[in-house]
Amino acid sequence: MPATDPPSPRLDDFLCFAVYSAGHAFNRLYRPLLDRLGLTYPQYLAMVALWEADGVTVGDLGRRLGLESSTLTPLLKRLQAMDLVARDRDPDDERQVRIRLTPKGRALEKPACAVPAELAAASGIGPEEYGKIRAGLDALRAALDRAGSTNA
Amino acid sequence: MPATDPPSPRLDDFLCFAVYSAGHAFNRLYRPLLDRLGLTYPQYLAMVALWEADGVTVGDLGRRLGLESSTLTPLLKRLQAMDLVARDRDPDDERQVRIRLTPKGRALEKPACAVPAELAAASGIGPEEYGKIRAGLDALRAALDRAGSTNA
DNA sequence: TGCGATTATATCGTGCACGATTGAAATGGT
DNA sequence: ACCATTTCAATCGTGCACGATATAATCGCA
Repeated sequence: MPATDPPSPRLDDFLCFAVYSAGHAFNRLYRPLLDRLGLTYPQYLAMVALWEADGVTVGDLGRRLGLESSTLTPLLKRLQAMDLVARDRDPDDERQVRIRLTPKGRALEKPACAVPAELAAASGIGPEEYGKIRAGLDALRAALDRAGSTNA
Repeated sequence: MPATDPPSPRLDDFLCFAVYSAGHAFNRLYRPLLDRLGLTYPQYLAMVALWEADGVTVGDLGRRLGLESSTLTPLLKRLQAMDLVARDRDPDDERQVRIRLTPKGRALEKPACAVPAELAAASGIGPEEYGKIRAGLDALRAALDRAGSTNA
């Protein structure tokens, strides 16, 4: 094989495939735990972000979660339909929609708190290993985002 | 706050959120590179799996990629419509459908080979760091899968 | 040989995820 | 004061991703 031809990539060598698979595994594991709260996985992540910072705009929440408004708006409408959040135009700038937790949405925080610990216990990953993987992924994600904006 | 109440989880502490975000970042970065091949990201991963092992069954490919047949069948039909694969029932066991690469599908491997290296170069992640993150994710995914089958 | 159990794939319905596009609001320059 | 540009969220169309279910094929036992 000519030296200029790279060897065919193996799926197992792909960092992106490892991320892809781990993402699906998390989803599958979270699902039954979140079913009890009546939330899907992306809805749960959105709620966690809102428990941290109530009253943010759709744009702020999008940046926080790394999601486009085309994904967020339908998701937030479903949360609104479940009476977990309220969506209102900001009177100061009507282009912006602010997302506020309802009493029901706030009340969900307490039972939701147990979910990550429950999952961590089930997975058997120690906190040290957990922190190392997360730090590596955060660095990876930052590098990928930089690469994306350089090429843009 | 009572000692029995865990503190509210912060999104940044979530390993699952780091995986979720990194997955989206990979998708965004791959997309323009894969557009040139006419493939989506999941289609690309399926093709990589098939370049490694042609003629596998849908079930084998599903296990390989960690995907259900409800996801794979429509994806493979799209690849078939693009004349990249052929789908045929196995004559020895007609429950099984075998996926074979077409000449056009095989020919796509060479230009596709450059994609991961191109992306690695753009991301600035070194091979040592890359390998460490991937090994950690593989261990994580295995742990999550074990947790899933224990609870099932 | 027949039938119940199991296996493999496919379909259906629903929830994301994003690029392209649209509509409305705000901003800044002339 | 007006208008072009920019900003923000929403809509549209398409491609996944999965649980539930259906259909067809195979297997093993009586």
